[in-house]
Amino acid sequence: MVRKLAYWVELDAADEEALLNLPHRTKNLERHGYIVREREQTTHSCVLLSGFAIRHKIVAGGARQIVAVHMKGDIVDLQNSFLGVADHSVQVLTDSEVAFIPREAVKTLAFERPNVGVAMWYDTLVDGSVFREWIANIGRRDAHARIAHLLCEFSLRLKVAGLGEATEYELPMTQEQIADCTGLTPVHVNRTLKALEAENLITRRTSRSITIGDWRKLAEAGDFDSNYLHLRAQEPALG
Amino acid sequence: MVRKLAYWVELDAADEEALLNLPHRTKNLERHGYIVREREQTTHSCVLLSGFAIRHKIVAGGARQIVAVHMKGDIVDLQNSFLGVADHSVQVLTDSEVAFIPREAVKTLAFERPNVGVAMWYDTLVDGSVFREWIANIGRRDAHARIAHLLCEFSLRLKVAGLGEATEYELPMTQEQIADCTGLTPVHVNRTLKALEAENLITRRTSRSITIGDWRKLAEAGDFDSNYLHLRAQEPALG
DNA sequence: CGGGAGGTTGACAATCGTCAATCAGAGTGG
DNA sequence: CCACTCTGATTGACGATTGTCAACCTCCCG
Repeated sequence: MVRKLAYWVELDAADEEALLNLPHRTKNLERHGYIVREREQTTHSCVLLSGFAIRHKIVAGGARQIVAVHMKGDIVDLQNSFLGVADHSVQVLTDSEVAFIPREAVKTLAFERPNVGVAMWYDTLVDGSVFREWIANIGRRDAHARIAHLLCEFSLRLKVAGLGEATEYELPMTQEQIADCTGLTPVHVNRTLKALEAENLITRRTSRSITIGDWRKLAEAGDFDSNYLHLRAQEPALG
Repeated sequence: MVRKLAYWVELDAADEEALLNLPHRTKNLERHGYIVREREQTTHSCVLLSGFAIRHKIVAGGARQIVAVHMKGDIVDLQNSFLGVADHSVQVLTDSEVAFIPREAVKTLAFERPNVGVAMWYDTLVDGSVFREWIANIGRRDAHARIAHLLCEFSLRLKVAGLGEATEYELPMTQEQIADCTGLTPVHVNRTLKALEAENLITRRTSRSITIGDWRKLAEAGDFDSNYLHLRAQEPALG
């Protein structure tokens, strides 16, 4: 669980032990439950043990923009917690299990065990890299490429999290949520998904299960290059 | 210079001393010079001593998306350098002075002096917060609000950097660059700036000097709330 | 004075949004 | 087992924000 950090940096047994011994409180949240709301004071970081979560902001007029999607093992709230006041909300998409860890304990551990500290820092930087790619995705790609890109990202991340295959997975979101990720409207997302299907880039058995027919073609359609995810393994060169 | 970090966290004399003693090499870059190019290996972090810089990504088709703008005192390349391979390019907008610091030296210092480490971490998180706001800005606001928002952000950040007043400053960018920040086209940026001027929200003596007539109204038009910048001082409640 | 970068403007096109209706599937209670 | 309901998916007609193309203008600088 907390060991996703080990993905980034070599951790020794003592490091892992220390991570597992962090004081924490586990909580089960129901679908649509909030982990933090924008403008709240924050005192805890948290780790998603199961389920999915999103970070979002509400703009004038009530529109919502999702700025990140998180899955099992992700450290969800380093961001907000160290800054004191949340600049965005975090909400779970599905019933989820979340571990809350006091901010001070995280900070102490980070500096007592440089390996852990580096891993957390690294994790934060990768988060930042994903944010940047999203800015580019939303700012400079059309709907077709935006959604193809998002589907590619999920494909790889779900696989790394052990939640699916690169070419087939359960999409954790509704079309409205995809719209909020991509800066589009649900209606347009629907049409675009249909278009991707018509081009045989993807297939949907149910509305949520995505099968990628030709990974490379979808990546090309989405101008997707996995570099920004800073994964150790390369993107699947498979058809 | 490097002391901008002191903005975030109390640093004692020894901390400051250590920062100033970091091994570094100063370099003068000409307008449009690159600090790093996407996909390059990175080994140094750097601090902008003077001038302006942007981070950007190029998407298929050659369009550019600017993901961040940096000014005097900003730590520009923690992001890329720790991840090994740059996921975006960094380019200076104007003739600039840049200090390069070996990545290892930064890492060592961060863990030897927790105050410094926390300050750097904090700085990284604030960067992330700005990224998130940009995602929301580009994804869910129309051109009018997007540009108003950007102008408000510059207003506060330039002021904090000691480069202008909240209500009057020199815009460091061309309209094309503003377009690349906001996911718009230069033509549309031009029209939108004219519109903002027509509403008396801003005045432009020259094409680059922005004067904000009524800060509050511009902030309202841009749905701007300075919370995401995590500044210690509040936004100017001035007219 | 010539060249170039950047700013301005107009006419037109297109991607994407809005509104609104309908449909499909899952869970619930009778 | 069958309404009933609710959420989410789908579709069509229409409108509008934003993009494209292209021309022209205005500085600034050597």
